[in-house]
Amino acid sequence: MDCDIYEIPLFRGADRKVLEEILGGSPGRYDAYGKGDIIAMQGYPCRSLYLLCKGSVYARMISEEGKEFTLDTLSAPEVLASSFIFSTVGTFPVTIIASTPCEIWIVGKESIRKIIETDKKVLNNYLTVISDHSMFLSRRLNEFALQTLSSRIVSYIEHNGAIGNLQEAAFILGVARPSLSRALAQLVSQGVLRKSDKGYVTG
Amino acid sequence: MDCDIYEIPLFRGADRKVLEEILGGSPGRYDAYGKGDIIAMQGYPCRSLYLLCKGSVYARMISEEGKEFTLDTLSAPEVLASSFIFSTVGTFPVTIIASTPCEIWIVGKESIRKIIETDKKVLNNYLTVISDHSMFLSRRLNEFALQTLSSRIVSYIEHNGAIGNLQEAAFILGVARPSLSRALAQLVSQGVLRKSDKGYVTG
DNA sequence: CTTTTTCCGTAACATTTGTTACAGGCAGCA
DNA sequence: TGCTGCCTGTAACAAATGTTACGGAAAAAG
Repeated sequence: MDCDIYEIPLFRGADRKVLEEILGGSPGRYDAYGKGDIIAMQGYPCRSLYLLCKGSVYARMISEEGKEFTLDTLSAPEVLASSFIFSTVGTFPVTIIASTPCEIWIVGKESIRKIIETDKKVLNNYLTVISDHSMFLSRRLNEFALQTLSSRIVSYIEHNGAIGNLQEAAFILGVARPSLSRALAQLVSQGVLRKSDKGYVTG
Repeated sequence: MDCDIYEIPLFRGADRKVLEEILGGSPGRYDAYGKGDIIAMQGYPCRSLYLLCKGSVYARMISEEGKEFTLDTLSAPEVLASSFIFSTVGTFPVTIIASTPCEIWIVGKESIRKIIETDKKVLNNYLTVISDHSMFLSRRLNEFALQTLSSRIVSYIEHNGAIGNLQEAAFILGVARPSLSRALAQLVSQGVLRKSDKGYVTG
C-alpha cells in the first residue's frame, strides 16, 4: 500500500530518519484515484504537496471561456504542486486528472517546509525541482506565444516521441484536431515528418 | 554606489550578519547598465543571481524564427533569475534588457545557496519568490494558450493599468500593433473599454 | 513657428487556425 | 457477417490575426 518515496527525485539522497520522523508525525493522507478522477481542481486552494506514487496524471488548464488544453502529463514517481504550495496565490493553476489509476500521498506544506529546513539535500532537490518547473513553463510559453503550429509539432515530437494518438496530441498542442491533422499532412508533404508504424516521426 | 538590498523582498527580515558575512566574502560584481543595454542573453548560461538595485528591465523572449515578445517588466528593488540558477538546464530562458539606467548586484549561485541554507527567513522568502514566478508563468501561459486577444487585453489592463503606449502593450501581449489597435476599437464599441486621458481603461 | 519624428487609426489583403460535416478504416462484439 | 463505436483524413467555410501601406495627429526638435 505504501510506496517507496525515496524513488521520487525530490527525496533522492535524503536523510531517512528526518523524513520518517517528520512525515510519520504529519496529518498526511494516502489516497487512491480511478482513471479520470479529478485529483485537484484549478482555482482551488493548494496547501499540500502531492507525492504521486503510482500511476499517471494530466495537468490541464482551462480558461474562463471553457477552452482547455493539457499542460503536461506526469508519471510516478513524481511530485505535484511543488511550486504552488509556497506561492502567495495559493491556488492550483491547473486541474490534475488521473489518466490511469493513481496512488498519491498528500503531505501538508508545513511538513514539507520542515523537511526542507532540516535536510539540505532535500532543500537542494526542491530548488532544482521547482526551478525545472519554471523552465518547463518558460518553454511551453515560448511555444504558445511565439511558435507556429508546425514548430510546436516538431518540438512536441522531439520531447515526447512519435505522435500516435492525434486527439491527445491536439489537446497538448492546444489546437483543434482537424488543424493538427492538416498541419501534419503539410509537414509530411514537405518531408519534415513521415508516418512510421508508431505514428508521425521526424525525418 | 551600494544599494540597500534589505529592500528586496527576498531579503526582508534576513539576518544581516549572515548576509554580510556571506556576501562580503563572495566574488560578486556590482554593475551599471545604460538604457537599452543587454543585461543577460537568452540561451546563455546562468550561474548568478541578479539583484536589481536601481532601474527597470524588460524580460523578453525570442523564438528561433526571430519572433519576439515582452514576458515581463521588472523594477527595483527586485531579484532576477531566481528560478533559473538552480535548474538543471542552467540557461536564461529570456533576454534581460535595461529599460532605464540600471544598477545590479550579481551574486554567484553558491553564495545564494549558502545564505538559503543558513537563514530560514531567506529560505522561505526564496521559496515564495520562485513559486510566485511559476504562478506568473502559469497565468501568462493561460493567456497565450487559451484566451482570445480581447480577453488578454482585459487581463492586461486589470494587472497593469491603462494602456497608454500601444507599441509596448502590443509587445507584451504578443500581437502586431494594428491587431491590437483593431481589437481595442472593437472593445470600445462594445462598451467594454473606454478611452481616458491615460489611455484605454475598463468601463 | 516650422520641421521632424514618433505614434496612432485604418484599410485591404494574406495567412493561420477554428468549426462543422462527412466518409472511410479498423477493432470489438453479437 | 453485420453492427457499433472510435479514430482519422479531408473538404468547405468562418473567424482571428498578421502584413503592408498610408495619412494624420501629437510630440519633440530645431
